[in-house]
Amino acid sequence: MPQPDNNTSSIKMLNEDVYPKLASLFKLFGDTTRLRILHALEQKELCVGDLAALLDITESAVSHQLKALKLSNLVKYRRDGQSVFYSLADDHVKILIDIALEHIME
Amino acid sequence: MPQPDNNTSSIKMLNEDVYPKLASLFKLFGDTTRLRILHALEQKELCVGDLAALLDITESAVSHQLKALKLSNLVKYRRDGQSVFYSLADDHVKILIDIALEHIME
DNA sequence: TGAACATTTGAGCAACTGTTCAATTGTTCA
DNA sequence: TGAACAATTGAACAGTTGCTCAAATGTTCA
Repeated sequence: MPQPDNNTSSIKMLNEDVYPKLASLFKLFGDTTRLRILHALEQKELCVGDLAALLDITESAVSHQLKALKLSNLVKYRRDGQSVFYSLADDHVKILIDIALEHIME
Repeated sequence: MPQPDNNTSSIKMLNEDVYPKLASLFKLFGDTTRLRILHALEQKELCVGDLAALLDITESAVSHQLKALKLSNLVKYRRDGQSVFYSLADDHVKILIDIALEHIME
């Protein structure tokens, strides 16, 4: 006769190296400053100085955060003269923020 | 004649109290343990002991994390005898994880 | 080239986070 | 009621994070 299943035997987990990658990605959205940067970049390509002025934080702080966002391919950039213009790398950012907004609005 | 616009005047930010709420929500997804819990609960209602055994962590650690997930309405629960069974509160969790998976798979 | 502007970088530090451990609370059943 | 099982709680600690400050790097233009 079949052994009684324990309650978790049917659960399929992802490969264990996927969770840290997911967590690193979500961590980037888990900070007010980075969210404000991303939300601004949803609307318009902006340079470091623009973002610093708009969000009222230092250019250094902006640059540090953009570096993190860049490393995870959430933003892309192009240099134009002295300025470096940043924009969203793809539309996943907007989608993620929109879904999260839906959740908190309930 | 119209003043030359600065580069950020057209940007519409959300109410400033929304970003901390969004950040708090995303922070919950920014941890490997919580992601594994959420991913398991996507598939099946589970109690604390099930999760602890499945993920090979202490029941205390599971309980601490479930408390955080509960406070943000990501999971719901029902007591059945000695056990407390947890499940996802809505489908936003699955959607968010799926979009994030899409991003890291690129 | 040199001055001015824009951005990046690295070190240091205060604040926050996730875990462990021990104690407590809740539930069942003999 | 009391023993056993399940879950929760709070304090404490190590590790991480985001900012500031100062210095360095890039770029333009006179």
